[in-house]
Amino acid sequence: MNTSKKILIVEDDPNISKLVEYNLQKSGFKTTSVDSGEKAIAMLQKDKFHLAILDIMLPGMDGLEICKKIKNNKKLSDMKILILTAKGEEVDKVLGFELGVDDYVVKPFSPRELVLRVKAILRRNETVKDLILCDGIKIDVKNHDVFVDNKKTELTAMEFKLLVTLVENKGNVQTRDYLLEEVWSSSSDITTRTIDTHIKRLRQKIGKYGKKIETVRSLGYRYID
Amino acid sequence: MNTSKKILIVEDDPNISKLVEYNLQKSGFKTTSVDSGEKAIAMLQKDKFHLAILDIMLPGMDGLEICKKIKNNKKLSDMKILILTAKGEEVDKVLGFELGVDDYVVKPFSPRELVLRVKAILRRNETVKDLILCDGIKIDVKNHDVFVDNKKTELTAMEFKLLVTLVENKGNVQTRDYLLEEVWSSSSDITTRTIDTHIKRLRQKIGKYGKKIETVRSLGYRYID
DNA sequence: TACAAATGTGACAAGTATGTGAAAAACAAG
DNA sequence: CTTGTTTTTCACATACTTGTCACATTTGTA
Repeated sequence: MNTSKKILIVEDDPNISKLVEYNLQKSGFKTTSVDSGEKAIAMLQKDKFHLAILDIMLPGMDGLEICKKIKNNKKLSDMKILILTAKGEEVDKVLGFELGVDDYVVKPFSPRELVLRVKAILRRNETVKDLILCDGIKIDVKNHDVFVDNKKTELTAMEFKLLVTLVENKGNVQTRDYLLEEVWSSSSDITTRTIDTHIKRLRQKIGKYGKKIETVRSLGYRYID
Repeated sequence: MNTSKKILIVEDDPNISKLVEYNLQKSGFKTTSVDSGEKAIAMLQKDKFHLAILDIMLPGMDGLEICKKIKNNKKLSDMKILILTAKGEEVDKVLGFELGVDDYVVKPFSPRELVLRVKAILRRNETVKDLILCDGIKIDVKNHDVFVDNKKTELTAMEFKLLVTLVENKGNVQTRDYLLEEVWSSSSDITTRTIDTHIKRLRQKIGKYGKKIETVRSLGYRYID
């Protein structure tokens, strides 16, 4: 169907990981599986994956810890995460979602369901470019680098996502609601004023191009085409 | 903020349907709810909805059957569908996805998540720019941009709504009462003279086309065809 | 023509959205 | 725990919108 995506499975029960691998491969995904958090981190540094399927219950570093590490790592934070959780671990679920997890599946699960969820997650943003050029701004999406008039500019994670969202939709107004969902994880509840603050700082940091981020009163913001 | 979308809720548990209705209405959606598939079908023939939220487990015609009927009906097939499903009904989920369902939410769900998913679904289709062209006036509805003879003209939120309403009904008189409902949310108690003030400001801003907004004495206003 | 009702218009006050700096909170690293 | 960074919140400033009013002008009618 499409360029096959790479999926990392972190699961200590070999029966489950084999089942999952088999079904994902049947659907055309490339899979790798490891049985501990430590190995997962090591693997993630070696190779790039589009999605990680994390078991919550793991010996040593558990799924949530891995998740945190991933989300806090600039180079990994755009990787998708699907959590596997045993019935009754609802607290974990909640925690998981707040960490920016994309979906979760409760064990025991049907392989078909898992595959569908994986497809759904990966479909969400398929058109991710690696390099975005816009006016004098160059964005290296993969490496989270931003250059303004060829001068490297340090942006924080939020500022980066915000800029990418604005620039990718150049010319179109992004409503606050949309930005909240796209830039901040949908499950967080944030004062919409937070957006304004970030816009302000982003404008500052991109210098003269700050003027190209336009306020559309009562609607949202847009990067002028 | 936006033209409010209509949502049909098909759910036999009144607790859930009330919860859902309450939260969606709070977010500005218009909701109708019915407790059976038969009533849903009847309702869909009477009125147009943008999204249907279907419970899978229903007495009589179940959610999937409704879904099938909708997707097979040309007039309805572009309506979006969100499925509500209880845990463990995985087969249903799968079937649902193959039927062209846009998203599903597993019970028990958080109202907030549901609302966010609904917003996300309804936003997907809005990527198509809808432009209104009328004389030398070009209106980019999505971006709230107005060009008069290709020159960008800044309109406030109210002026924008007013212009769109007038131009969309070009040739037909819009009574003050109608404008109050359409442009101002009907509930507000506003002097009708407020309309006149806004008409005046709008006329000024659209320059020579201001003359095309005609006063129909003792009735209302119209944009001349 | 005179009159009353409806509408046009400019000014203003109240309301609302956004900009901005700084403090507080959350977070990561040491 | 402490430190430094990022993120969020808050409070205040500012700029823009909106509704209302008073008065001017127009319109229809007698």
